[in-house]
Amino acid sequence: MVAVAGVVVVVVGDSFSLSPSSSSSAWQTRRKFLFLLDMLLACRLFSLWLSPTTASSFLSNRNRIEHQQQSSMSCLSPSTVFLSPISSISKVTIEEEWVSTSLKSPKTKNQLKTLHAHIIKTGLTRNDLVFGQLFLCCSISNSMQYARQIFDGIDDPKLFFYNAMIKGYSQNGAYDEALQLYSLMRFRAITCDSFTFPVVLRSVSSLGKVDVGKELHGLVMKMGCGSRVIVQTSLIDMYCACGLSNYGRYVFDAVSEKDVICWNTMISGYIKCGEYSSAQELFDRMPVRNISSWNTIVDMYCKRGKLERARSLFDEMPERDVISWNALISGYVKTGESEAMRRVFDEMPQKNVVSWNVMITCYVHNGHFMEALELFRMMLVSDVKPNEVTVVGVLPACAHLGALDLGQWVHAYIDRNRVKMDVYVNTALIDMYGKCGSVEDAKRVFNNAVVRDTFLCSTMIEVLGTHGKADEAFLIFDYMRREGIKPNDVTFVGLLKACSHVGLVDTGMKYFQMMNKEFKLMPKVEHYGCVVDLLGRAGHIEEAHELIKNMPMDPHPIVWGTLLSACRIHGNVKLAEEVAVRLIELEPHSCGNYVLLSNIYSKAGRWTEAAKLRRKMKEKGVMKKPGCSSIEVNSVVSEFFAGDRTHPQCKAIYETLDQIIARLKAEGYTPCTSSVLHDVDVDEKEQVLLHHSEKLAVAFGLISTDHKTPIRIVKNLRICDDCHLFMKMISTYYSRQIIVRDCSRFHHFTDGSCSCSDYW
DNA sequence: TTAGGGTTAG
Repeated sequence: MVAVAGVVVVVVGDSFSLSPSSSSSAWQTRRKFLFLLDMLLACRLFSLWLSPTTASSFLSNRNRIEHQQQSSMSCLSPSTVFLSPISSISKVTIEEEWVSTSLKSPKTKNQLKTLHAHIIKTGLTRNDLVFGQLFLCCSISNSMQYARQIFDGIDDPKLFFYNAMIKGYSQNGAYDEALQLYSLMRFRAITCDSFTFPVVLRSVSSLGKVDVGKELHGLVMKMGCGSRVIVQTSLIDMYCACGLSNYGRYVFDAVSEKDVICWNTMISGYIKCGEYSSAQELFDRMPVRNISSWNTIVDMYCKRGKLERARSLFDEMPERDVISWNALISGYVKTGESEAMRRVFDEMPQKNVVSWNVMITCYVHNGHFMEALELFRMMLVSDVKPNEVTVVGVLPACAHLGALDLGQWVHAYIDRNRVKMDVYVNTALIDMYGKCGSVEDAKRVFNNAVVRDTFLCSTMIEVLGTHGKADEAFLIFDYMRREGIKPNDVTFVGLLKACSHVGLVDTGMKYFQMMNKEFKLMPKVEHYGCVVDLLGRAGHIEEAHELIKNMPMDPHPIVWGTLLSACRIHGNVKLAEEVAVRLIELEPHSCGNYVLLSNIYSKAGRWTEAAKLRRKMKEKGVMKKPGCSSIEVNSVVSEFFAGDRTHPQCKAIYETLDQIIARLKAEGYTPCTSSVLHDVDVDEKEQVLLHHSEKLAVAFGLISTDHKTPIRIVKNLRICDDCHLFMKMISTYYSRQIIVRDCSRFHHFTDGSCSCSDYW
């Protein structure tokens, strides 16, 4: 209690006054009081949070400084040292140095509290610089809420604090908050200075609020800051970011002493506005260029896919840094020259986190997921630490491969290494968990996310819809409306898919109409595709057909394919033939259409037509896309094709599969050979069917995992009728949960039934 | 003043 009371004295003596004379409202007082209690607790805990390394470096630093001071004052006795006024100044200097050093690196919320408490305890609150550093430390720690709490506790904050807070908001991408605080500052009649304008203008640029920018321009002139090059440069940037390069140029031409940053900003501004020749012209006229000028212009050509020009400028550069190299790699990404890209990556003298990120993201975007993961593994053993952009690159690779173990490992890595959990990371995590079949984990990430935007919510809706949890998807949509999170076209694709998977025709139609009526979103071909699916699956095939005929845009082959699929489900051979003919005309080399029609013929027992179609496929050289199933066991992803015998445990897999088949046949399983396309006899058809890739994967899953672990399989095509039945039976007779992700949706098999209720 | 990131129809 004594220690606590001691702190109260310090605190009351500073700006956190609780005196009755304070003008704060009762609510504010209570809030400050609670805040103080928090602080007091943190003061008491001060000695507890230091990690052994931090503590020892603090102590050695302090000992070193104290030793130096004591040496310089060696003529004095120890007691004189601690009693003399000089010594008290020196003590503050020691604290100041230590606090300043500590505030330079990111901190957790508790560490921030403790540091803040220490600042209060040692009287450093009187030092504006330290307070400014504390705000900026909150900023780099992504804790602007905490900074605001401190800021709101200060009576009559000085301009310096406003500037630091606005800068912090801007650095954290909280541009709205930055502008709101700026408005509050103006409302309180605080006069701006030349430090205020650049940070406020940056927020204006990011939000594209040109009207606010123009007002600020007026104020700049009124305040007499209009001739300061930093402010003028910020104005140029603001105008160009808002698409007004001519205004930017007007300001630029009026700058009497242009520095290289001012030139670079105008060049970047032209590039932002798509005025590439003006950018090149200005670059040619530059009196002095720095490395950024070169990088900007090289990057411009890379982004436009003009690699030859970019490469010649790159070769011409007087010096290069890692940014120059990264720009070149990105250029090769853009043109799709992956070998050249890899060559540049391998030969660059020094790689940083961006170099790795560009490479990983490029592999993922081009569908080379295994290569992306391999590169990530290489990065982990290199001297470059992955960051939030890296994980956003890697997680989709895990998602596509259905590699849950690996995805979970990445999630744990994020937690362990305090990788910034921003809205991009959370979206990628939700998507990964969803695509890997772990909808509960996806929901957990959603619930814990601090920021929820349109992308994050749309991803959650998509995940729930794909897993057949339409009701929960609708709840997320309701949440978006309540919170004012604007849905976009992708949100509605997710909602329509959710309806389609469970056959909620009326609800789906309601969302389809709501798009335009309530949210002014014009339905795209994707939405029409979803509605065709919604109607077609539910058996309203004619309505679906009518919708295609009356669509305001040309129907994409996918839309016809959707109708064909509906014809297969409902055995509508007549319409299927008509649709397939049209489709085969549109996409003569796409195997899926032939396969679907052939399956429809086979199911209807029209073997002659099926054989004729197969001949046509042969003549046209159309190859059936091989079915491929992947399964992850102990973080290793194994891929299987039908009849595949390349797996190291091939013998055991086939033996297990034979045993499963025998057991299931004894329980009444009869292979459904009508879904086999090949022109072979029934026995052979059965052989083909029984060695489908997902059956091999499930056999491998059964022998490699314990009985409590769900077996997760990812299939590149739609699961066939026979495999669907097979999985249901395994889930009963082997008491195993099986989760299959096919190219359209998830199937959770438990106790003999599937989450799709055979509606797929 | 210069480089890298998330959701989508069969």
